[in-house]
Amino acid sequence: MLQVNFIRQNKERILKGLATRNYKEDSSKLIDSIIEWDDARKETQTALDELLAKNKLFSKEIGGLFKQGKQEDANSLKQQVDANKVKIKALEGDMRDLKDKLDNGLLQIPNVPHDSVPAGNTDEDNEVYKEWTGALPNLGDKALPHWELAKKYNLIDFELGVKITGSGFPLFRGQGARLQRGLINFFLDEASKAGYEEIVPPLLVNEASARATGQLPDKEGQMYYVEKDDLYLIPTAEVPVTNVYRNVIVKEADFPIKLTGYTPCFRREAGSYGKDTKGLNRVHQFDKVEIVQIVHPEKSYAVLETMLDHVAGLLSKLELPYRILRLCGGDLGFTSALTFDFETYSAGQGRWLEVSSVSNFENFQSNRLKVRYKDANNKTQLAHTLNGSALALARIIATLLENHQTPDGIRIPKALQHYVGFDMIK
RNA sequence: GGAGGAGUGGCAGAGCGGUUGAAUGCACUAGUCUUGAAAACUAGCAUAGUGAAAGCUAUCGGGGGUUCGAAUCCCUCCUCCUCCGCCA
Repeated sequence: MLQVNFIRQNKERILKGLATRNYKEDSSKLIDSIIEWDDARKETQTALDELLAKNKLFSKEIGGLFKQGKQEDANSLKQQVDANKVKIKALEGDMRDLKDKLDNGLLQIPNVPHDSVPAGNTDEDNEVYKEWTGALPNLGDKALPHWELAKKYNLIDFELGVKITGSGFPLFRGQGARLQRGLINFFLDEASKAGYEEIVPPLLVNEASARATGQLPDKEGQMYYVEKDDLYLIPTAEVPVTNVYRNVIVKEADFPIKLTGYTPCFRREAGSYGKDTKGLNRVHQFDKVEIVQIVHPEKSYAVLETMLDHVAGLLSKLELPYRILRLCGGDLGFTSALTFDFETYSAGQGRWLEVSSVSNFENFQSNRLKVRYKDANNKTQLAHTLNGSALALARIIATLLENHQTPDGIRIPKALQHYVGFDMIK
């Protein structure tokens, strides 16, 4: 969330950002309310502090009076303290109300989009940041979508997934399972080579973690929830991996902090239907390798570029045609300031599929996470956080199967061959 | 799941109702000394709110309570350790 002081000083900028995000209702009032609540909070705080200070002093005096045996003086002071306590109780109640209001208000304001973010409503308005310049694979009429290829070569059994769990939980087998495992290792090795520390995090997280990275309350319905233990199944490794640094003050010299992690991801995808959910296009459980960086605020946009390069390198090694989109305001995630999506061309479906999303959250996420560092003046400052998928498995497998299909089977790109242990799916 | 013990600053560890936001040691930072380093000595060294600042306030695992006053007493939850049970 945004800091109140930032909101105070940048009202116009925020309103402009909300317009870019295609927010219909006027948020001007909300911003004014937030500032009013914060003013009231400060005032109440000051009043409260004064009373507390008074009582503290009185209590010390009472202690002294008792020692001197001046019971009566002590007792009259006690009455004053008691009177103050009533006022304190009331002020404390006011404080709680104001903080609740303030927090709820702040949670409704999304991050301010970066200047380069185009205005727009839906994914149709996203800007093509880097077009694919090579030829798209032309496989003719014989090109099969991945769900048919998966069946033909016995790689994925969607029906068995339904039997065991339900729709959206594919079961990989044989060479399909090997491909899955090989890709995970390939992505992790590439991330390690790029200097990311590998993490194997918990797959269930508590409320505090889900809140800190912004999944709560914005995306509550998206997560599977284990009521009995009050835990959430992670929708992305971003949640546990970024939370490693929740409430941590890092040394400036430790920047950049680079973490990577492979995890399954669980998403309820409530309300999804139609062709988007066919095959591996949209599933409830998929595997993903995530890269996360925590960096100095001045460096975050340069770091974003290096993360784009990293993802682009992976796709090149997998010999997949891709393009990069700059998300428009309407498609931009709540917590993000700037997001680039990678799409690979899906030759069997004749469409582009999103396989990665790389974002700079600036200090929006770190404000909730409380990831900070000390600057040159020894002042505590919020760090910037970024993350990206490198990469999401299910859709990569989909495009890999579709693009590399040949009459003799499915060709495994060279970079991947020693990871999966074969060069052809037959 | 049952029984017992414990949670204090970056770490170790005192304090167990009253100038204690917290002794002491280690670590860390700066200075003195030194050709340089080490050692020694001196000083600094939690987070947050508020304020121009001095300061004031909150925080000794979380929450609640007793009291004029709580790190210290009570309740509750969480976590860790030991033993028993169960179990990859």
